[in-house]
Amino acid sequence: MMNKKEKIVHAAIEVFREKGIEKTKIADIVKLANIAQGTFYLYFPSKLSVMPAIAEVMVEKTIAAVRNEVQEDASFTTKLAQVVDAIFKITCDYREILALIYAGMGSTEHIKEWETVYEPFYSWISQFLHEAKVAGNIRDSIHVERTAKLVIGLVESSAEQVYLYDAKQDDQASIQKEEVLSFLKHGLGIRE
Amino acid sequence: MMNKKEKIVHAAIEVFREKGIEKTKIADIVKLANIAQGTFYLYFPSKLSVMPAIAEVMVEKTIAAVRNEVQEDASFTTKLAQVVDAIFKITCDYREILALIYAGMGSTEHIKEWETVYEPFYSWISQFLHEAKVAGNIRDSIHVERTAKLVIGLVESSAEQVYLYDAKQDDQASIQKEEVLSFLKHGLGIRE
Amino acid sequence: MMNKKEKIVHAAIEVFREKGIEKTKIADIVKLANIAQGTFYLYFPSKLSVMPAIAEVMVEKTIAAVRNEVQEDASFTTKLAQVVDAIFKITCDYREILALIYAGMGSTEHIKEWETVYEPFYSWISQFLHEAKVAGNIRDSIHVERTAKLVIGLVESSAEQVYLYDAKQDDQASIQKEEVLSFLKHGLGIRE
Amino acid sequence: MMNKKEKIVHAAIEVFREKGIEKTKIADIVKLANIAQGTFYLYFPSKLSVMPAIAEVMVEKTIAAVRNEVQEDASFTTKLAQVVDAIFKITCDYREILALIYAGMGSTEHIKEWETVYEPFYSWISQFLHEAKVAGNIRDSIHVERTAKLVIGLVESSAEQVYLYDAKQDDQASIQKEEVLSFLKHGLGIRE
DNA sequence: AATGAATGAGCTTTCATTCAT
DNA sequence: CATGAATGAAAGCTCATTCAT
Repeated sequence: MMNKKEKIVHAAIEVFREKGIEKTKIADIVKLANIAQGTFYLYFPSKLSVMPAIAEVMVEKTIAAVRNEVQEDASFTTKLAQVVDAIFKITCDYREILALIYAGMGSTEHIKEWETVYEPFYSWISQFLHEAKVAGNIRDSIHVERTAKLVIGLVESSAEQVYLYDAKQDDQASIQKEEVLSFLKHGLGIRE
Repeated sequence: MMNKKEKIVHAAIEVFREKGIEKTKIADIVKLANIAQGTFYLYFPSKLSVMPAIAEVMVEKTIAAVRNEVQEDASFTTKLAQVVDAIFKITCDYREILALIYAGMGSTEHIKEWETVYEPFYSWISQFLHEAKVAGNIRDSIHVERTAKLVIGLVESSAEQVYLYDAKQDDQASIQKEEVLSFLKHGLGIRE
Repeated sequence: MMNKKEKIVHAAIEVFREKGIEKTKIADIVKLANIAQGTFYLYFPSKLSVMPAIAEVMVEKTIAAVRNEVQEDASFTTKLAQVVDAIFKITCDYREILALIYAGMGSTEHIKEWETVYEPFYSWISQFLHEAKVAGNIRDSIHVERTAKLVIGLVESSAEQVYLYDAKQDDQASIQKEEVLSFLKHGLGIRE
Repeated sequence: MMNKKEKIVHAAIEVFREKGIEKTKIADIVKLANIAQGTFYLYFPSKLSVMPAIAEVMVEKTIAAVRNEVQEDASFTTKLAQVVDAIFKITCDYREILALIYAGMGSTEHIKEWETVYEPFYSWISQFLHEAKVAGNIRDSIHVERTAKLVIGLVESSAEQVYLYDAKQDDQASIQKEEVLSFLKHGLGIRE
């Protein structure tokens, strides 16, 4: 059994996905969460204030997806491809919500919070690069923390371009993945 | 003297910057534009439909900035650095509006239009890479159109991270620029 | 034809009388005024902000009632009785609304305004006393302005006691009127 | 240590003074009283039903103030002045609450209760007048019960005008007291 | 083409009241 | 007796949109 706050967050994710943020009413969220209208306001002061909580869940989902996709015993190149796959998959599934989160939220009172929320994902990729660097799989000049952000930015923006803008998604996705992967390999200076 | 349509677009930019998209009312825009409430609807059917016009202005500004920064007779490496500089500069100056444009994308049905609007910038970078490829300055395996989007995505997301999220902007910016430039050079396989 | 603002004020008076302020909804007022809900907010920011406008109307009604009741050529004693009659009558007809106005309004941001609004009635009674003083009908030690307020306070509070609190109104009213009139005569030091 | 009911009444007085009746929520009262939301309903059925209890407290204070001020062995004229002083003092100290009580009357169905609550004060003044009448200090035509109400209404309305409405309170108060006292003496037909 | 007062559907928000603990 | 999280009906208020001028 979920507590009310979790119920609200998960319901909000669902409704935002289906109707978009603009068209989502508080009434839609509470209906799906199966709670009373007033209960929403016990936990959140407004529709948009649910966003940081959603972002937290999304980051958890993303890390879980990456962890789930990456095989521990694979080569770095393969792992890299798996990371890209995972990010593309998450972006495809949750494109609308991610778009909002990446975009920095029109109403930017929460921006500082986002970085905090994102931190675990940055850390994971940093660690991933760090191990590769130690193992000599990528060039020595890499600064792992900064590059982690670059890699995430690169792959996510690429995935967004495919899933948000391009009409002909299906075949485009794999071509785009190849391109970003190739770019990544060169960018990271893979020597395997 | 501006015509009414331009007045609306510029007023919308101002108000969106100050209040965010969600909290901006048509009334705010027309008030700042100094026109009547009804006049708005002679030019735009809705609040969000102003966004493409705003994006157009921003893309023009971006291309102008890049063109202005890049020296025709410089080496490719230098030019690349200049492109990065230009994009960072534009992002710094118009961070809120750019965030708005990205945010506006998520919540509208105008997504298709964005690509059209962005096309000139993609083209410029494509052409820039094409020339470099022909001149043998970057690796042959580069697909210029797709890579153009990757490059823009990479640099823009990097700039956003600095200017939208990071607190300690000033020194961070140049360090981040170095890192992204280095990553770019490797990614593009520069041989100069 | 009334303008919208006047329509609102008169509708508000009616609804307040029938349902009381607490139970009156903006919806009730606009319904009776035959205007749209939103139109209300073009003229007043809240339900209670209509009050000063209502008070103005009430003061006008009161002065009109007094003017209408008092016969120019009557003796001062008779006129005084007519003034008392008029105030009792108005209080009886509009007891609920007057109660609010006299009480000083629970939400006391408007108190200063009330005095301004009441001024014309104070003036009328002052002038009435002034003429009586000049004519030698009342004692010389009377300070007309201050006594005007006393007279109004005395008669109104007396009328309120009858119509707001006492159950057995009908016969009480005339007895109370006699008593207040007698008290007034002595208080003013009538010599006729 | 107060019992819960007393806690509620005193908290209600405080909150009503600060926010006004209209804007006061049960939640505000229970918060200040430091009791649970539900506990309120064990003692009072509604927000306004606390008013009689508040009025009771005020009447007690008023009678106490009058008793404390009036010297048993003074002349009637002096005593009358002392009564006026006491009422002015109480009105000055508790002007908001008194305003609230009067305002609360208009908007409730508790009006009947008010009279009951006020009864002790009316009685005290009646008795005061009765003794004066027997002693031959005031005119014989006085009906003590009815006149008691007139006197209270006159003095209270006069005090309210000074303390609720008039800006320049300090000096006004004593002038107004003189005027009301003079009016009272004549009205009561003092012969001393 | 331009206006801006008027509209009213529909949203957000409140808050008195309940009831399982 | 006491609690306070949960309720949901009901009200407030907004604001995109219209249309007579």
